[in-house]
Amino acid sequence: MIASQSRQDLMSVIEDMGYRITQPRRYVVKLLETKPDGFGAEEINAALPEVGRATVYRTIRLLLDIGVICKLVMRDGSTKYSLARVEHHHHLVCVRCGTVEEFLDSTIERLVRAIGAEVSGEILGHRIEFDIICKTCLDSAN
Amino acid sequence: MIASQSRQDLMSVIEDMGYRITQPRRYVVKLLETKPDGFGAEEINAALPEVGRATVYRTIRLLLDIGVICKLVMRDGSTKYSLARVEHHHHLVCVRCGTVEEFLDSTIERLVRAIGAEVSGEILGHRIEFDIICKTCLDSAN
DNA sequence: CAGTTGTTGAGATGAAGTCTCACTTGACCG
DNA sequence: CGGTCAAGTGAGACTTCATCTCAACAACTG
Repeated sequence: MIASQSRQDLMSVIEDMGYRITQPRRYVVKLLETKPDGFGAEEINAALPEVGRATVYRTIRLLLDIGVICKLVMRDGSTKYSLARVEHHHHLVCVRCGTVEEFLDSTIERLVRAIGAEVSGEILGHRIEFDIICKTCLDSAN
Repeated sequence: MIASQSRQDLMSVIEDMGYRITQPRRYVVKLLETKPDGFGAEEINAALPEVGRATVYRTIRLLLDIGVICKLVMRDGSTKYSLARVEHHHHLVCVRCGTVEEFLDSTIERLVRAIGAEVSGEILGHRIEFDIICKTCLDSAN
């Protein structure tokens, strides 16, 4: 259940997948589109008192299933989501401000594939995350 | 707060770091030493009714601080810990049986360092995890 | 052996997320 | 259009995992 594209209006992706266009979904999606740096579920919740908690979580799961956002479990166990621009990618997580950037490197991917040989067992997937201090935080620290 | 070595009796590491040797800590550590493939906090809890929940979590945090175990947040957000044999390493997580293996690859490390140049911002650390089906599970599937 | 202080356990509390179920609403149909 | 009905929603109970509180306890020190 993966939508082919992402940089299209999210609501129409939902529609195209055969789901209903509802008011709560509109609210959630509209808010998410203003969050290029990732967002947490409770944050969305708090910002949208007119939408029920369950619905926020359901909508997030829907978008996950469709593949237009991706789930990110932080080092501390908390969960964030971010709009998925690129299908397969990794993340740069700023430990100071929490911003999440996507990151793509073909060298890594090639290497990761090569490692399959070293590993006993079958590789299904991989996750790579970098903990960084982003440029903005570095600059503002001075 | 990182202990220099790990393949030494865990209790003595605790002692060396200046913490008290208590009965509950002994129980927890003794059990952990029988779990080379990772363990969850609640699992330890359930196995040790004679030790309070808070103490189990505290002891785990203590061992984390000391650096003799490492914390692993799974893709689904659940948390596991595993005895740290090697200081810096990554993980092979079997999606079927949950076993966690350590994994070390100098090529990755070199590459990861090289990537620092591509990234705007300061890299503090990285995590790499492979989701696999381990050999045991593969074999037993037939 | 007694004092000090680090540790502990029971249980309350908190954070994040899921579930239930009666009610509402969007989409399609005639 | 307005009716129908499955998809979707919301309030709030519930679960899970983890931390906090605080009085009681026990490990090391002198």
